[in-house]
Amino acid sequence: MVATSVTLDLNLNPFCTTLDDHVTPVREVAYVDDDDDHSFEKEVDDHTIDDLSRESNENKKLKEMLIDIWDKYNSLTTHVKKLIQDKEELESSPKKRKFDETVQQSLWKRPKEELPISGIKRVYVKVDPSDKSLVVKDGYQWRKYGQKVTRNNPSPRAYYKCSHAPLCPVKKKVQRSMDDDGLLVATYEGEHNHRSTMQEVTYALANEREISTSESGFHSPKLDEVLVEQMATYLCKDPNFTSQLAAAITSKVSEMDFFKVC
DNA sequence: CGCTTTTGACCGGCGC
DNA sequence: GCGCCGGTCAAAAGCG
Repeated sequence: MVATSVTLDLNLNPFCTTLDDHVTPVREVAYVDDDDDHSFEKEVDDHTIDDLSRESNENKKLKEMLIDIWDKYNSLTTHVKKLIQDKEELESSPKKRKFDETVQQSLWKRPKEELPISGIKRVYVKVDPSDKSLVVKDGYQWRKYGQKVTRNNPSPRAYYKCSHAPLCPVKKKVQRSMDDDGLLVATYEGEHNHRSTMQEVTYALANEREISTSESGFHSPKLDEVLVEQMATYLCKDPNFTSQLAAAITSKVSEMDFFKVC
């Protein structure tokens, strides 16, 4: 049976925008060994070359699969958003539309001219229906300041302020969807005037890495460890990530068992 | 001890 | 003026 190797690139660069960047294998690390200057001149036998080219092919296939999955994910997301939007438009009678406009205008008790509608964003998040917490993970830190049961929805609505308040004016409301228990609706008002927690970590470490690299000519493997630890800590707090990781591992194990049988 | 969450009270807008 | 409703406040409780 052929040993498979999987490269888990966690997208550590928040500024990378293309999928190609996203799935590019982690860059190589150069080590200097003063005691043995000839360590790079070791003979490489044919088996090693075969192994390397096989793994390279597998990596290429995995990369193609990732690109395919990413495309499908994007098109599905767009489709779901469109369906939800269509449904909302259909359901809102003229009376309800008027009510919604009133709510939008009275949001945060500010005059309309100070509250551009474009500053209000609505985000739908799929969660476990049995999970009754009104928490939407978006990379920012929030402080809950209220909870209310509203007239049109038996599920309570939670009110959050950005933990950087009053420096950051962003607020959000989170409420379970009336139609779907497994759907949380988060309404954001305003724009953050600071980075998210995730961006802070990656930006700080990227700076640290840059300084270290420019000083020594090489970057320290220790920095990679720190970075990976930070990322792991962050991602492990995300139940979606952990469940999807578990599913991916299960799938991979089943796949390997299948090859064993073959 | 400091920060966050909970929860009842309070406020202001709106319709009748 | 009154009641309803969404949004906010603030004291108490919880937690690390």
